[in-house]
Formats: sequence, structure tokens, C-alpha cells
Amino acid sequence: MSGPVAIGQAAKETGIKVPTIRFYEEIKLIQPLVRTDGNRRQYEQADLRRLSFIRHARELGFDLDAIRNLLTLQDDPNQPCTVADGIAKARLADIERRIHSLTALKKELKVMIEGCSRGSVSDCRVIETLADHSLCVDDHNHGS
Amino acid sequence: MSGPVAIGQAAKETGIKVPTIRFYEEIKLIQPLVRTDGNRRQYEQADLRRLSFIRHARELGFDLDAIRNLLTLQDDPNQPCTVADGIAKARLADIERRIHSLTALKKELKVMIEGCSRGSVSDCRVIETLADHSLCVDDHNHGS
DNA sequence: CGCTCTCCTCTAGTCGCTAGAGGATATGGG
DNA sequence: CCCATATCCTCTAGCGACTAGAGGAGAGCG
Repeated sequence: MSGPVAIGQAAKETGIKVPTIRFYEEIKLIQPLVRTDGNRRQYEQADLRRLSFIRHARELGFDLDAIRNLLTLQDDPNQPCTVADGIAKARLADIERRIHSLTALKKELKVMIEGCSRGSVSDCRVIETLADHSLCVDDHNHGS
Repeated sequence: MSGPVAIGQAAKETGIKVPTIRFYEEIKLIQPLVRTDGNRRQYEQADLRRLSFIRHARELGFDLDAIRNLLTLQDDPNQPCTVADGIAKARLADIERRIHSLTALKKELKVMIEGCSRGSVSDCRVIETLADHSLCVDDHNHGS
């Protein structure tokens, strides 16, 4: 029932910061919108939904280009779903790659930290491991 | 035994790209170094080791600031190791947080993709899920 | 000598914002 | 009705960690 809201309220409702909303407008993720007499932006419910969509997609790690694609799809709901599906799948693959890589890093860091003698830097395993790649537990670069 | 090398060779040996090496010099991660008569940079073995250290630390996800700290420690090996240890531990915690978060994202994306009807966008679960946060499998934001 | 390759410096662009200056408008109380 | 404060406006510049490209100088080889 609530009518159009100002940018501050929109920020509150969507969890996107005010300057970020303006930035999204600037790069045309959201349409140039209606202003009040005093030149203030007004956000309708549909705009708020669009912003929430963007926020949620960002939280899932989609980049703005992917989001732009998804929004275009959403604007034209008779298009086939396969494009959205593809974007999401690419994202999933990327996330899986990253989890894999981070897990390897975690292992290496743990070994480093556990080997730390807490003496002086001269026999610190952390520094030493970083300095000499050949000490790595396993080489996460040959794995990708 | 090999003497000083040019930047291209240094790039090859350390796996850091030529412009990146120059960038590291600009931001003073590596010292202003000796040049040849023809104004070309020359890298000694010690420089190459420093660059490898940086690369390895970057691969482990340390930011340049953290690396700067670690390098300072390395330059002065009588300092206690606890600082390096702390930096590494903070990094580990960060990685664990990220793995956790990415795992939640992965779950959500999977549900989205599996629910995709492959029909038109109008009944695409991917779009729908993004549009309505309340459809999330679990809310990874309240978990942090 | 000419050819090519590598090197040099410099500027500008990437992504996704964030911060701040400097000014206009809106709202509520006295 | 006036003033204080809050919110808004536009604009420019900055962040991190590079990357790309222009335009020119030097190095090495046949």
C-alpha cells in the first residue's frame, strides 16, 4: 500500500547504501526514474523489488554484468530460462573452484602456523614457507 | 651463480608479470634498484627471492599491506615471530569465513539450478529465488 | 645498417563501490 | 514565519591490485 519512497528509505528497505543506489542508476542497472518537484528520486515498489534482486544476486557473488543479464531476462519473462540457468551454473562452477582453492590455502596456512616456533623470525616457519614455494604442502596451482 | 637479470627474465622466473613488478616497485614493496647504463632494471637473486615471496603470499590471499608487514619482518630476522604468526592466523580465519560463506552460496545456487524448469523465465526458479530473499534455503547473512 | 625484441615512462581503464565537498530542499519546533 | 537539522542533490576523487596501450629508446644479431 505504501507509495513511493525517498532514496534513504529505499536504502533502508533494500539494505543497499544510498550512494550505491545512485551508482546503480548511473550504470543503468535501474532505470532513470521519476523525481519530485524538488528533484528528489522516488522509488516505487517495483524499483525496490529490482534493488532487492540486485542485492541478493550480489550477495551470491554475481558480478554486475551477470546481474544486468538476469535483469534483462526478468524484464522479458517469455524468454527461455536456459540463459539464467547458464549464468547460475557458471557462478556455481566458479564458487566450487574457489572453495577448492581456498581449502588448499587453508591447509597450507595451518601447517605454517602450527610449525611456528614462536621464537625469532629467523626460524619462523611462516616466513620460511612463504619464501620458499618448494616447502608447500601441496601445490594448489598445478591443481587448477 | 647467475648474475643480475632483466625484468622480463625476472618475470619469467618469479611468475609475476612485468607491469606488476614495476607496480610493486612503485608502491615500494621492492626497493628502488640498480639500473644498467641503458636505464634498465637489474634484478639480483635476493630481489628474485623477495618477488617470489610476494607472489607466494599473494597466492595465499595476503593483501599487499600484510605482505609489506611480513617483508619488514623478514628484513629484520631478530624480531619475534608472533607478529608473522598473527598475520597468518588472521588470514586463516578470513579464509575459513570465506569457505563457510561460499559453501552456503553453493547450496543456495544448487537449489536454484535444480529447481529450474527450463521453461520460460516466468517460472524460472533462478530468477524467482533471486527476486525473493524469503525463498532462500538458509540465510547466510544471519550466520556471520 | 637495419630489423626485431625488449625495455622505458606515462596515462588511463578495470570493478564495485566509498568518501567528501559544496549546495539545495524538506520537515518540524518555537 | 523563521530557523535548525535532516535528507537530499551533483560532482570529483580515491580504494586495491592490477592491466592495457601509446610512444619512444636501447640491445643484440645478421
